[in-house]
Amino acid sequence: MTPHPIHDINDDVHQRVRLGILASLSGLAKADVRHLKTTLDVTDGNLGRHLQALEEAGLVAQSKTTGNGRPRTWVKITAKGQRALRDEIRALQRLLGEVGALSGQPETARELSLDT
Amino acid sequence: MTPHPIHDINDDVHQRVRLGILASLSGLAKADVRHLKTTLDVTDGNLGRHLQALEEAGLVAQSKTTGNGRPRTWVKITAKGQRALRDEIRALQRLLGEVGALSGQPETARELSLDT
DNA sequence: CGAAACAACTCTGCTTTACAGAGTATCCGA
DNA sequence: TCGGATACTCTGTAAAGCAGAGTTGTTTCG
Repeated sequence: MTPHPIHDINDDVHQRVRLGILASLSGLAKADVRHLKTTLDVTDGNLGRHLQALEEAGLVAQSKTTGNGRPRTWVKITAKGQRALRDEIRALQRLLGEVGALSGQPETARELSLDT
Repeated sequence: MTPHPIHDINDDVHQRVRLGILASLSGLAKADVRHLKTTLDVTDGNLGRHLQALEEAGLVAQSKTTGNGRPRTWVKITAKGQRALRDEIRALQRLLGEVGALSGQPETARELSLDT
């Protein structure tokens, strides 16, 4: 029996804020932490914690610039992060593929038990 | 500014096992608890806890049959549950819509900061 | 050079959650 | 009536989210 798609879901990725971060980063070379904070509307410490977790998982990388202008922290998604995000999307697509509700109502209302 | 799609994500729904339950139920009239347990491969108590949470949120409803055959608990998704699942899918689609990685690589590698 | 402003990290405490495992009640068939 | 199965409940543990305060370092302005 094929394992259910929910087991392909990566807990490091599958979380509101984390998904938001990765999705935001996925099309960019890099983004300013301030930018993430305002677009995702999360608190300072909270964002920092998530970025730390993502970095520990190797999904994003941070770099700092200082000099002219303000001190700034840049975040970029890593190749591993891109892969993880893509896998997450695939898993969700497979998981939600069984949802007929996308287009309409349940075509034939079946019932399912173990010993049918 | 438009609020980011991550805020449309419902924490009652957006969770590995919960998502699996709702997706499994969405096309069915009702399903046996045993069936959910084996397909999702979760422990007894864990599944019970999730079903309880979903029921408290009004997203699923349970009913019991007894009589001939084994005692059996049936779970069905409610209209509210269908709606919540559909909203979740929509939110994910919007969230992941910005991911160019679906088809290919980032077209133009931009960088984004607050004051550009 | 010193003070204020700002960015970003860290730390702390609170609350919620997941999860496994043990125990328990109910109901069936033999 | 006993054994087995189903499913619920309870408990303890570990992890996670989150907000807010405090800290450090940097830039800009007087």
